[in-house]
Amino acid sequence: MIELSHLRIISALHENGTLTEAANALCLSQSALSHQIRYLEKKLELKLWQREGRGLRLTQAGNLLLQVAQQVLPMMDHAGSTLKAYAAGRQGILRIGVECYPCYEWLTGVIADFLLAMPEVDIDIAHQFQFSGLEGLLNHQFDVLVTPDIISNKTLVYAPLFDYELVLLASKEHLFAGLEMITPEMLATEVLLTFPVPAERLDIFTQFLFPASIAPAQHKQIQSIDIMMQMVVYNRGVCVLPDWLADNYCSKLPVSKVRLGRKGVHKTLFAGMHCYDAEIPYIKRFVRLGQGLD
Amino acid sequence: MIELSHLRIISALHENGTLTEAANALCLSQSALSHQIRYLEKKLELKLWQREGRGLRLTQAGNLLLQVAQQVLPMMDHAGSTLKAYAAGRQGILRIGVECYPCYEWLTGVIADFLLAMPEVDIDIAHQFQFSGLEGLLNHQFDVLVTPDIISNKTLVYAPLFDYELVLLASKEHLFAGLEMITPEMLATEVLLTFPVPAERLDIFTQFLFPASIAPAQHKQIQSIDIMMQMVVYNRGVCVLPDWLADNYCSKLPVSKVRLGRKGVHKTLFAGMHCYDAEIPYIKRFVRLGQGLD
DNA sequence: AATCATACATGAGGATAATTCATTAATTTC
DNA sequence: GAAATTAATGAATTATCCTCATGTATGATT
Repeated sequence: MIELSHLRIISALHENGTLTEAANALCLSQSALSHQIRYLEKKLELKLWQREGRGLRLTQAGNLLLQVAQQVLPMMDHAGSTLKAYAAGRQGILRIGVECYPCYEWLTGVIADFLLAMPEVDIDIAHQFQFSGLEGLLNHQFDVLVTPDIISNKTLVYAPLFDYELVLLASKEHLFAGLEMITPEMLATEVLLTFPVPAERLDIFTQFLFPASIAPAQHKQIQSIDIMMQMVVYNRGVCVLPDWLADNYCSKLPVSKVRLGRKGVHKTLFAGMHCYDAEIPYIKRFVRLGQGLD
Repeated sequence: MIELSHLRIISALHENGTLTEAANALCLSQSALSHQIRYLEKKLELKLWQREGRGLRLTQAGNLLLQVAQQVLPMMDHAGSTLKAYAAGRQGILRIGVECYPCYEWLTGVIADFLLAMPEVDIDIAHQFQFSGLEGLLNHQFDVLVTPDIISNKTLVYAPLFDYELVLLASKEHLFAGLEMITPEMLATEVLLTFPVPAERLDIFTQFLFPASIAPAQHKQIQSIDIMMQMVVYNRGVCVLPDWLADNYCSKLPVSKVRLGRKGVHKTLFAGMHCYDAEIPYIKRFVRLGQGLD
């Protein structure tokens, strides 16, 4: 019944004083406005304006409509410009899910770059999921899943972010310290510290120990990486971390890193996303930043 | 750009789940909605929703628009129903201007009836004007002017409300008490109490004393009618009031009323209004109530 | 797998509504 | 009283929206 065009006319008429000027402001003919207000008054069975000499004056009802116009039109304008910003990919919320500690640790570095590069896009990180990270992605709990595991799905695409190597960290006191590499067998007598995640989701098991059918002497699950590192320092066990994270600790604490097997265990971190999201500017940008480009 | 129809579609889609049902709810074909959406997405260069199997899911941008819809649509609905009430003459504000004390006193009685008769119309009374009451009416500071003076103007109409007689009030001790009438000459030795208004606007002068070229011995202006009455009671002067108001005091205080001249001074109270307002239901009703009808 | 049902997308054509143009009417200004 | 300004009106045009018929994709059923 009442349309935005009517509100625009009322508002323009109020600001410009005369129908003719209001018509100019709206890039329409005076006739068009005259027809429109006539139509509206007829529909509402209500005088909105009173002819006053050769001008128009709002009635009570017209004033009420003017007030509505002054509330609604700015809201619509604001929405319009916000959506324009969306279209340009400048504004939005990039919701990222991370599944593993290394992913999270790595993310914190990339996010800073991203926030700098895209000042109008906010970031939200989810690291605890109702179900799995994959399901979170499929349910649109977040837009991008950072994960080392590709589970193929025709609606999803994965972009490789970067490669890293998993290495063992042991105390400098430990007899592993200084070795070129260790074999799975050498872990059979060790205490292995990991995050509290099932062994099937830990690469040290799936990529290294399980293939050799070997289990560590003991498997202790630790929540915090800092406590885990303290335990490594005091020789209460060994742990496995991405090389770049291990390097970080090696320079600060008396711990050494050792390659897992002759060739080492190599991983790749991927950004998983819905295929229709892959072309959204800020998501593309995030992936490129994650790949070390830009 | 973004029209109410788009907001209605987004809102209906959110409430009904599928395009087809939303189309039913809006009494449109599914095709119409599909076209509208397509048009909007093309204009905004932005996906508002994503096909998900055989359903639709709102994107971030779509969600933003949904929020706007949920704010704006209720406002429009409310405005629409308020205007409908206006059209039925049920709702509004009747702004009344009064120029003289008797008018104001009389109004208070009528207003109670009006508020009872028209529960959805509010009343606002203005009794102090920037300029004259007439100008206030012409400037639309109020809708109806209650006045005893008709000043003709082609844009205004006047409806007679009721007739009254101006009478003199004097203390029961006063020698006027009990007289049939007084002549202008008899006031030449009296103290006349009036409201603080120029003599030209007081009927006792214009209708009674000026024609006889007589002035009272003294003219004292008093703000409050209660104090004025006290002064009359203690014989410090006489005053002139409408008969119905005088009767009111005669029954409570030791004062008497006396006719002014042989035939008395008769007045009529009028409701002045813009001619195009005269047909507004609640204004008509006010006039009829003022005339003692209904 | 093949079939059926459901839901959205699309193109063409027709109905509807909005806009303009040309003109008239009313009012103010000089 | 003439000129200028402003709104109203009617007819013709234009743009827009809607429906119908049909196509395409997906999911359920057998």
